[in-house]
Amino acid sequence: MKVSREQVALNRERIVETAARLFREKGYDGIGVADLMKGAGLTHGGFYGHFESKEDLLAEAAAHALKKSVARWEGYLAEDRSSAMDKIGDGYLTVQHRDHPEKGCSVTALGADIARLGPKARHAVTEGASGQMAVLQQLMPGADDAEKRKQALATYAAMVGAIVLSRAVDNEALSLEVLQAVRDSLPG
Amino acid sequence: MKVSREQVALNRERIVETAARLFREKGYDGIGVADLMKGAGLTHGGFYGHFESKEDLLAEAAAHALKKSVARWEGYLAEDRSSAMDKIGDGYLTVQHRDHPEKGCSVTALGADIARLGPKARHAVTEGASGQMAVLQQLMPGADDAEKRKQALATYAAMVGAIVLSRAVDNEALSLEVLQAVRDSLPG
DNA sequence: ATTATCTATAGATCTATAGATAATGC
DNA sequence: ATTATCTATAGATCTATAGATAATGC
Repeated sequence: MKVSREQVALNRERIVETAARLFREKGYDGIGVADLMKGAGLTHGGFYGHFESKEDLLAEAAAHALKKSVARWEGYLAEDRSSAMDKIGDGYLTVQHRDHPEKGCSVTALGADIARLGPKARHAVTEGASGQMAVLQQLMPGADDAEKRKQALATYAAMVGAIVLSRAVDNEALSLEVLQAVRDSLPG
Repeated sequence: MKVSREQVALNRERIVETAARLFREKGYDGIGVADLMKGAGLTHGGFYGHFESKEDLLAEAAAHALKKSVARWEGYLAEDRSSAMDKIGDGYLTVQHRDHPEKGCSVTALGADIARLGPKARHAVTEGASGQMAVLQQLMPGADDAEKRKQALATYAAMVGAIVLSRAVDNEALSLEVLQAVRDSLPG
């Protein structure tokens, strides 16, 4: 049942992508290694050939998902600076993002879990958040770089908090109001 | 081994308070019923005489913790309006809060878990967040109530996001910077 | 007699490992 | 011959329940 070197790499990639989806959907403790492997079309015994541990996989999955997200924001910025902030808001502060954590920001879906895990997972978040904030910084109205950076950090925190809150409350009107309030507080 | 009616009520309260602490520290799936009961000085078989399920206890624990927090903020407001915003910032946007989730805001520690749970737990968050935001609203500089409310929601989101982010990142300087940026963005 | 808590356990998970299998790649 | 994946399982959890125990409160 051995597969080619190339297929091994594809399998690994599929495990990481499946994990990125399922961890965000169900939380770190909400999905087991066996089900992650089943989701990738493999049996769970094979897992430990690819990764040292479940936590190791979370770190890779979070890094993978955050890199994609940072690249998307950087694309908006490179493409058209004047509309980038709007596009970021369209992608982040919406019902679509709120209702699909499995495709959304890893900080909002896994932040509290990652805060309890080891350095590898926390480093992935640090890199991802830094990347997002670096893009935001270039879109802030502040007079100098220090001011822009401060605005970018506060803005990113508000965006993260808005999604966490909008998902946790049991009141659709309040949930939408939170998303809209932060949306309207963005510069531009 | 039966205990008095009064002792039963005390035991129940101790279970709720222990749960509020341990759930915030370890996450909903990070602590089991047996250890929660052990933390309260009881055996785990007795749990189901007090609560329908583990999820039921989380809902009570979150409601309990959030009510205490709302009451504290309301106390600041009643005591001295002009210093209330500072006191809220001192209690929320600090290293002390970041490093002690077990005593901190339930939205930041359990928001993502609660988003996946039933209506009872989510209702507790809705009540708690609404209470916090009602206090904030009275401290916002907006011209009218609608504007103040919008500012209060955006401010609360930023505070929640700042704590989630500051806990998840693996970089002390960045973590402090996030807390400070949101702190400095508060009105007053 | 009632009932809060206890011990014990059912049944279903969980992570991780050991050893078998079978296809790749020298 | 090497090695990626497989089956099978160890050992430790988990939530929830059943029935025993013993103190309260009629």
